[in-house]
Amino acid sequence: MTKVTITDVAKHANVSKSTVSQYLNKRFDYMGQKTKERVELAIKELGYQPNIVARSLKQKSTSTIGVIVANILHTFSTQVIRAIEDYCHESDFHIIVCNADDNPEKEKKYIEMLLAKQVDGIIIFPTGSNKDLYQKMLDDNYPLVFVDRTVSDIKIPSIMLDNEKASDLAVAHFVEKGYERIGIMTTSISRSIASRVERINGFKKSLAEHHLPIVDDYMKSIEVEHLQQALHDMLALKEPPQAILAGNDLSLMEILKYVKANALSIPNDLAVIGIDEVSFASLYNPGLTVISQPVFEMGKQAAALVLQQIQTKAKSEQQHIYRFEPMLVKRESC
Amino acid sequence: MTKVTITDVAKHANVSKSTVSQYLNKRFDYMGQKTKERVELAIKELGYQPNIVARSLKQKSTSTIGVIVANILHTFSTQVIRAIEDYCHESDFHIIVCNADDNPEKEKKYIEMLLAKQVDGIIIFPTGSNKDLYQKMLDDNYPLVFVDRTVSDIKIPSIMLDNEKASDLAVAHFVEKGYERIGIMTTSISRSIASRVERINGFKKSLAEHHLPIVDDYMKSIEVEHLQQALHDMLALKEPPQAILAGNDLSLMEILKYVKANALSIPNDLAVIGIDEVSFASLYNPGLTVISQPVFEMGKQAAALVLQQIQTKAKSEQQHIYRFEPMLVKRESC
DNA sequence: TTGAAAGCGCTAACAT
DNA sequence: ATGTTAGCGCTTTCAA
Repeated sequence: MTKVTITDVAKHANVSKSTVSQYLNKRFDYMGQKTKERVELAIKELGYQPNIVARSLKQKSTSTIGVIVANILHTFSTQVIRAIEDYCHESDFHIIVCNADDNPEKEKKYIEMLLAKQVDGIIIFPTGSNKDLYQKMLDDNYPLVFVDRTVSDIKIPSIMLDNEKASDLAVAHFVEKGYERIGIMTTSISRSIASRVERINGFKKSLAEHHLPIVDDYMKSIEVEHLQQALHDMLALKEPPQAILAGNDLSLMEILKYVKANALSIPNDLAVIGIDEVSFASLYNPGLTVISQPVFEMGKQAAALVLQQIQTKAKSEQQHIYRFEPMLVKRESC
Repeated sequence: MTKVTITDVAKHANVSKSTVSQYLNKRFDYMGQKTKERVELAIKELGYQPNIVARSLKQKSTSTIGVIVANILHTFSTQVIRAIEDYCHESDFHIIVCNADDNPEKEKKYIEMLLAKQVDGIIIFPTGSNKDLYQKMLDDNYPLVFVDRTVSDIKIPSIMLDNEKASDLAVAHFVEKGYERIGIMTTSISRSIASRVERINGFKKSLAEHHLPIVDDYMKSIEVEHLQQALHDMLALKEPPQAILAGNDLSLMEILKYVKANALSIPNDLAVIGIDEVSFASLYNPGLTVISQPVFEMGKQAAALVLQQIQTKAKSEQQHIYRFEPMLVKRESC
């Protein structure tokens, strides 16, 4: 790859570097028609491609933003990434994707790497454990947006689902269908920090509003590996729950696994609602009732917020949590 | 964000820029203990972070590779990306992910953008329609690897599934289970170019080897939108197929959709095998027999190949297609 | 053992 | 309308 530089083009076209630079940046105001053509030709002939790294160094901006997700394997993450990508693409921004694996160390390392790479802004699904760093970036007025989770005491714009509403939609639907003993099951690690708490709180609140008792034995937040056992215990109670809300896609899948292994029938033996739309929800037998998130909207909004911060160099101080409406998608599982 | 530069550190520590640079690059061979400590302290005190853009410009390498996928929403893509990420992370490489949407124009634009950004190498799920560009990069000895597809006449290392074998595994299993009228259904656009052809060829070959007739009416390669209709037509034949191989995850889902809408029973009314492991294969009722790809291995190998090219500046001229073994995962759908 | 100076490829005053 | 020049932040000879 013989790199041809702006100097080569300048020589070839018999003009100065600055003229070529003007051309590249479309500042044609004072450029002679002939010069313009000569430069154009030279670029063609030499197959010249500007070196963005050099430009970035000079301009102190890379037209790149970093995205640190909890885990790219989650459908939610990939859909958000896709939305961010699409939005950025329109403004000729690129994204660098990083997996923090819900690991604060990794998250820290990635943030530092991205800053060193001079990305113009960052979107994070935060672990919540690097408050100092978050705060420092905020103080530095660095373009930053959180997704899916928010971090208490840190006024960084956050894209969130209205998690309480999500739980409420589910509970209300269970109640409408006549269920009274309702449980909730969620994974402790997977994307949740604030979300998980909100979902559980919303769950309790909604139960209370429907004059239903809050039974601790019906509420489990536990690592995926122990979910089968927990489920077993729950359903072995004297008065087992008749319906379960799966706090995220992972728990939903674990529940389905259990149901299958024990040849239970949905919704007769157990009614189920999941939070997060999953690819197979409508294909499954029975169809899975689900609370879906407007993922693309959320990703788009996140991207819009960073780009806006980048372009205006101004934080939106007032509203710092953007809530999105969950939606109940009714199918046969409840 | 008050950027502190190497010059600031140098001043603060009362040494020259070069000394600081030495420190940063861990060339301690000739550095006095005291100097070292002074520099270390200055870096701490100022919270200095090296500017990688400047370093890249000087060193002509960005420690970044570009990944252009057909569509990040496909599970296959995300898993491969994840594997690439993991592998690169170990060598402190970053990845820039781009969606070509199977669109040659977009692919071209992205390749050029990535080159302009001076990424050290590129991994592509190629559309196959930018042969000139591919060839140019190859001629330039630019580190490049293809995944999932290969492009005829272009000797670029390609990571591929042994697609013929995949079809053969499926057919053999159908036969073993006593099915004789076997069909195949695949989407025309989605990630396929060579793969799809290979899968269909393998299908035919395997049929022949099992002394089964090759019935054109049992083989459809069609856009997703028309898949329902095609399936309807196929099953309305006088002698409809008893078993169908889904050429990829999308077609599998379409088949399941059809099955559900028409209240068919798997495998009694129709036996099914899918290519590509899907998240719900084991949860589904009945469990879905599937031919899985070693996705993580494939992603890892892709990453290893580019990094190797980057590090050695040498193409591996001999073998340019790396075949990976598909695996039959037996469940109840066949 | 450390420093001075040149230069990576580009942009942007400022001259002309 | 176009060229000269300085400099972005870093690395790297080469000198001291």
